[in-house]
Amino acid sequence: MFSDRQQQIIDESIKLIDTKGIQGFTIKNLSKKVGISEPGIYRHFESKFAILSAILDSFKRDIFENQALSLNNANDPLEKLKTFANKIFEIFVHNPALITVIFSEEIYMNEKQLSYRVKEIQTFNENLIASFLIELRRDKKLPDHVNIDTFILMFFGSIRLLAKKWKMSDYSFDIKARGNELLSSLLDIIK
Amino acid sequence: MFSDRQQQIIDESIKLIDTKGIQGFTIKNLSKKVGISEPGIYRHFESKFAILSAILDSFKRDIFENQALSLNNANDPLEKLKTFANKIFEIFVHNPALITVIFSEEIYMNEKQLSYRVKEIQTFNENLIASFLIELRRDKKLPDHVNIDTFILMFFGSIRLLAKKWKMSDYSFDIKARGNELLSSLLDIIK
Amino acid sequence: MFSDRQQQIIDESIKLIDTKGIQGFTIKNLSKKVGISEPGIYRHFESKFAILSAILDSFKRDIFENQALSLNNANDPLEKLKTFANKIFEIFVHNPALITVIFSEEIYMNEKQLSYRVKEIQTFNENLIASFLIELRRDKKLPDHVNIDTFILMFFGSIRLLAKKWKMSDYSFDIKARGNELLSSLLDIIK
Amino acid sequence: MFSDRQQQIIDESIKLIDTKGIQGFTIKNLSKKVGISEPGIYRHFESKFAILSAILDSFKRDIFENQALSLNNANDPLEKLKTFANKIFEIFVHNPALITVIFSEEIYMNEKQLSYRVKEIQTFNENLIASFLIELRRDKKLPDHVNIDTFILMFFGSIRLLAKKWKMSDYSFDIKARGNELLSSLLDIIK
DNA sequence: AATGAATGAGTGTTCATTCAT
DNA sequence: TATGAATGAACACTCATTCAT
Repeated sequence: MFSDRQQQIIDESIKLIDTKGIQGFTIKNLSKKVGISEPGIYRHFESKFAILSAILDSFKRDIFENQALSLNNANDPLEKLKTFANKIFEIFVHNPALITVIFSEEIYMNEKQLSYRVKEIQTFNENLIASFLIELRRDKKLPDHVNIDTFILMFFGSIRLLAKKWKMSDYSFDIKARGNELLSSLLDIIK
Repeated sequence: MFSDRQQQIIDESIKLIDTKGIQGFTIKNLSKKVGISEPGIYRHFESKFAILSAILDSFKRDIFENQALSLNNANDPLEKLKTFANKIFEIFVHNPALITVIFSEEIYMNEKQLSYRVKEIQTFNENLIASFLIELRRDKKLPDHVNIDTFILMFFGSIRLLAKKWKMSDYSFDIKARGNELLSSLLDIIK
Repeated sequence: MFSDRQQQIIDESIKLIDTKGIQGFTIKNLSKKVGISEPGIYRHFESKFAILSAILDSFKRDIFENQALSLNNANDPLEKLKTFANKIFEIFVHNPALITVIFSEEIYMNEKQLSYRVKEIQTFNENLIASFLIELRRDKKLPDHVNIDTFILMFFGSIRLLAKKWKMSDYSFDIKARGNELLSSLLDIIK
Repeated sequence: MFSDRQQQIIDESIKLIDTKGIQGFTIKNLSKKVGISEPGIYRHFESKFAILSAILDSFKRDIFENQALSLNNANDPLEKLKTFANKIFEIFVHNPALITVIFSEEIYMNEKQLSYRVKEIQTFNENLIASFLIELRRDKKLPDHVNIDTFILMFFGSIRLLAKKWKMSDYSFDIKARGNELLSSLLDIIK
């Protein structure tokens, strides 16, 4: 899919955005990190936009592949929910820089095509969680007072905030452990 | 505190950041909105940094003043929690552009002094909510299984996400109504 | 119409195009000639395109003003023809660099708006000459075998070529004298 | 003389200059048209300059060969003049892109060696026409009032302008027919 | 004969900021 | 209080060309 150099550019771009923000994501900075000249970048991506685009594509692919797996291997909706959250925490542990890049909608705000794609990924994830809850409701296992949309808000909202706090604390706590505490509190709500 | 011109500059800056992102927050754009020349801006603020700084100060003052009020007028911790959340929704309805500016930590990421201040505001708010919950626990009104930190994560996480979704939907729903639904679900957790 | 600086930029641009061609007409070269920094140019023109545009406007105005005069002061069409040609030679003597800029349609070929304007000026001039000849024909003073369009081709074609040769010879001959010889040969055709 | 690839590169270069101007004549654009990579171009020409040079050589050869023919097959100078003009119109019909490339002295202006060659071709052609007229004069067949240099100016000037107009009109008229009208008007002058 | 990868120099343009008025 | 003019540094990107394969 991507050549080694392209993957390197993607990786360095993510790190750059993570540490210096979009404003620090310049071709000059990027080329320095990659270790080639500025025009050299353009051999591998035709524009800055294309790099941003590739970052999203690559994240999207990760998410989709992951979910395909988790859906196959579990039957209990609650189990699937857990797997989903854990996968996300794992992605973050593995590539913490992604947190900034994925949760900062505003990075992409100047490019409609990109912000549309971010929204698409979000919607996909939300629909996935919704499908688990709908399954539960159908099986009469979801308390009546739980509103699905509200739960989704709490689910993704708290995961996002946890991830941001983890990053802002310089990764000073174990996000998987804290994530599991959070997850069990979230599950309490729907049990 | 701020002259009329200064307040105008702050307001237009917030709107600019909201609509065009940090990348669109340039002195040229700002001066166009304010209706004065570029050097004119520098009569009122000594740098772009100072404007960002003033935005945070002004928000901080709002928050502090608001909370001082809400703390005085209610005794029941749950009541205080509700008042707090409602105040926030009201601020957003009144000045939606603030959502971007306050929740996008990365706007300030390049300036340690500023990102420190954002953190300060967040910590203040979190401590406030924590104090309500501690009060409840002291009075044996908080279920044992509720972890205060986790609740705070869910509280602020879901409020943030709700606000972002409101903005991304072009303010197409009634955030106060949706906010109250969310609030009652949150209160369910601690009752 | 144009500030002193703007006029200076226009003049230096014409000279630059004349001596180095479009490829040498860069903001860097221009700023060097004008004696300010590159961004300084942009205080006075919002883009390179705008400079090219101003050159054409300024030439167009010259032409139109000139013709207004010549039309008023002469009655005989042949006289008007002479006046027209002489005005053109005078413009060239006064600002030889204009020759390249006006006769090199290809300078503007990348910008439809500009090439349209060049065409407009050409058509205006051709129509003017045509009107003189039509007047002659109406008065039965134009030989039957003279085709107006063909004459216009010979008129402007030879003037253009004379101007180019003058420039290519480094202005080594008296263009007004050679121009008058040419003019009388051209007049022979229609007498 | 030129390999197939070289001729292909020359042809595509001419087309490129014709449609996009010198500014569009880049190795990247050229390699795209030719269908090989950018470094591939350098297998066949050692530089961009060499390509421009080859274009002129190739045109020069055409002209010289053509004239050798026309000189041999006719004896009457007027006939030779007609043949010459017709050959030119034929070349244009056959390869209209040449018009831009041959008549835009400024393409070569940055390279003395090239602009010298353009001048050489022009001088050759002018001398040829001059020789026809001198022959006529010798035979007392040229009216006294006709100045040879002036006629040459009108001859090449109007042909050039006709060709440019043809191109600018998107080849919307029959240049051979219009050319013959022009030619007969030109011949009228010297008869 | 061809190319993928690379680059130094340069392109037009924007940035936050300064200075003289 | 305001601005027109200016700039050094940076921006994304393109240029003709080279080199290893």
